[in-house]
Amino acid sequence: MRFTERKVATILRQHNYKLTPQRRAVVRTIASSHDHLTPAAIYEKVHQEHPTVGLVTIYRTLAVLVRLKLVCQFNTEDNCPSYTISTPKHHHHVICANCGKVVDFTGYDITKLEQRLTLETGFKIGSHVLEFTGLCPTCQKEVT
Amino acid sequence: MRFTERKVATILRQHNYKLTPQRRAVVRTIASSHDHLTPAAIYEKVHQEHPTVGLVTIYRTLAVLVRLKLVCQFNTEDNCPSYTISTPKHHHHVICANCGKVVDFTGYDITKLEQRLTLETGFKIGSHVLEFTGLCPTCQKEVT
DNA sequence: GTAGGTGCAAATCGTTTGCAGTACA
DNA sequence: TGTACTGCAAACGATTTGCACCTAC
Repeated sequence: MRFTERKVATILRQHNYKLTPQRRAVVRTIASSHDHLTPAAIYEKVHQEHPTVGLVTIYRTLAVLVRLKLVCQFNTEDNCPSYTISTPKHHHHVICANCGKVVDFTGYDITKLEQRLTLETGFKIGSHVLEFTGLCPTCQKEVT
Repeated sequence: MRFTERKVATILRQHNYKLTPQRRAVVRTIASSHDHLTPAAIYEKVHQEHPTVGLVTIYRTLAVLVRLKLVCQFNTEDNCPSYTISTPKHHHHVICANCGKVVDFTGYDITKLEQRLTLETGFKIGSHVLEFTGLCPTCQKEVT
């Protein structure tokens, strides 16, 4: 279950953030997409229905949403940040190096590894990144 | 076991890359450091003994070394690229969010997960990123 | 000798910031 | 009404590129 547009709106209000049309549009775009979107991609989509919205607003809105943990930021291998709506469950990513397609997966628990590392390194671990990169089925065919 | 400066030189030659003093210096800097270095950090170190070397050369040399898989590029959470000399064994990272300290760890095998994902998603998986972020022992004390 | 490598400066990319006007609560 | 939000333009930092010169082989 993902956050819905409505739920995000509620949480924004609870934190005393104003609910502007621009923010609605950004949230709707992210929430309705199953892809991981770059700021530029979000801008493009939002801009289609809201031609006055600037790229700056996208960045600022994303910053707010990340702060409230409503969207999840992650970096692909080529240093390119992307965003998705948060899911309550931890999820990880498989990314296609050719077309950029991203598939989420869940059901893999690295808590035990985290505990081991806490003991071994003394680090207090807060978060992790687990991403696989490869070729999606479609791109594999293209290459051959 | 890591690549030595000498070994890197040999491999460069094998691939018809010229062995210039600048490249030597970059390789020596990375090979002799146990930290993960940003391009800027490498530049600073190289620049100390080779004041004529430009930052551009660092970037171009790093690109060559990454292409030959002699150094390993990875991105920290804040989208900041770093480089280390490659080790034959797969290794992963624990990164301190406060001071940037990086600790490597090995001995964790995600091959089985990779196989599961290959079956489930149809992706042909080539590489992965597994990074933990937290606070190192020193920074934990500072905070309290 | 020559192809490839280098350094400089300028261009480029993604992102952030200052500021004046605007709009949600 | 007032404070937070927006859009513009300009600033910014990291990285790349064009070009003339240089050097390892």
